[in-house]
Amino acid sequence: MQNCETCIIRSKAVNMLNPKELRFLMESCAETTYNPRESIIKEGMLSSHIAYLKSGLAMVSKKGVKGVDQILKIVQPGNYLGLQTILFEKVNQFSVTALDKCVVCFIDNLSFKELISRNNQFANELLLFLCREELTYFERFVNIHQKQIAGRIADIILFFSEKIYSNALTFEMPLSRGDIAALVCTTRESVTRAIKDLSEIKTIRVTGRKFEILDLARLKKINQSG
Amino acid sequence: MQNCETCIIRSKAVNMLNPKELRFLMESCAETTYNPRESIIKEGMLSSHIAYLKSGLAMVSKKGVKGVDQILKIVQPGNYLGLQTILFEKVNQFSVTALDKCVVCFIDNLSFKELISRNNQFANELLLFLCREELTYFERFVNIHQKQIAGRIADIILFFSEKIYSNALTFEMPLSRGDIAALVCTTRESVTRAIKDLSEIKTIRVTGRKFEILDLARLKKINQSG
DNA sequence: TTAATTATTTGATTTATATCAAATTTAATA
DNA sequence: TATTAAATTTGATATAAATCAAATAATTAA
Repeated sequence: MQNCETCIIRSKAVNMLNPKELRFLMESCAETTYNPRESIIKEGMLSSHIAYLKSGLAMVSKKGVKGVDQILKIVQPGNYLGLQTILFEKVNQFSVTALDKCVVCFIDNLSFKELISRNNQFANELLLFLCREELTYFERFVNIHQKQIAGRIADIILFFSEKIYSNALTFEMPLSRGDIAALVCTTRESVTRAIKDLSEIKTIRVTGRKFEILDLARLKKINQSG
Repeated sequence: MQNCETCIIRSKAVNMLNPKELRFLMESCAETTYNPRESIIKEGMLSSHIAYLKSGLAMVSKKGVKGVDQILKIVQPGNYLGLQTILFEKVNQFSVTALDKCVVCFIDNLSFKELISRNNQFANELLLFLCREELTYFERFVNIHQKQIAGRIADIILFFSEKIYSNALTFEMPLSRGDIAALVCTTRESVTRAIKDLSEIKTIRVTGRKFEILDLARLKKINQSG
């Protein structure tokens, strides 16, 4: 059983619960810790719980027709990992893997649905969450095809710098080259080459997984122009 | 004012409303008819209404970095066209265009939100709707990159045959070649060539916008294998 | 520390698809 | 119906990126 009352990274939705509902949530909530690269949710497996990322970084991926995994998104603390389990489908439609040490809360499906029908502010926040996610997918879908690889790599470097590491110009990339490829829909080799190209024009400096942005303006321009 | 009480294509969500709430919906609901190719929602414009497709076929599109429009999805009657307006963002993040003669119901944002907070069955159905949509995007995102153009064209031919025209093997394609290209992320010319290739191996027969599936099994195989 | 995996880089080559340009067909309009 | 415009097809060419293969580099295990 988890102490949701004192949880500092509660979702906006959970913040809408009254003390009684919060206690109900606590009783149906279990916390698990994962090591980097550990599987949190496995595509194809049966599932009956909603997962919520309390700390750490995780990635959501899915197998395509070729059998190759594509990364759909990087998830930060304070977000649900596959709210879709509230649908009746019992089989996970995607995988979630820890990138960091992750702490994940699992709430069983039925209790979660109970909360949705009890508290409409809760439901409303979930709705907003899903709508925002949908817009993000739109954005991503539209741009990934209109940019070539350098632009897409610039995009994810900026994403990690801005969104994940709060505007840090130097950071440790939690993804392997292969992961980056799976995220921007290309191959490992092309990722290497794109990073090399960006390095040669002194826009970034990369040593292994240490990324450094040297020319932010130019990187942004490359991201925009593709 | 619209008569939602007798509407035969009510959403699952609206079916959850009680008579009083339904009357409330009716009072805040307006119906508009659109001709083929008319714009229903225009990206970048201010909006304050939720749109619901009562009849006809529509497409949701969005501009990417290159300024080119990409089609995100084809919407059938009985679905919302951009529920995302319930978010505070007032500017439309995408466009919706009629493909057929379309009848669209507009419900103002505030009234819609009022219903969400009044009736949690209503909210719950919307949640399910959004979750299902998200899974569809996952599917689409993952596959569009792992298939080459013939496979993607096979995919949309099957989509129209199965989903839009209830398994008809002959149908009138509502999209131009350019639209198809925008839907499967390629160019008009490549669409032409892929259609030609599929025709040459006698999998389909195409005359203008009239599509005919000659070898369903093979078309499915091409869709699967990419 | 050394050996053995595993991940990454680099180079050469191929290929699917984009791009460009022109021809043809179809639809719209006077 | 003739004229104009728009959409589609076709062919030639260019190119970004995939693929293949081998060489390094970085981890992990012995």
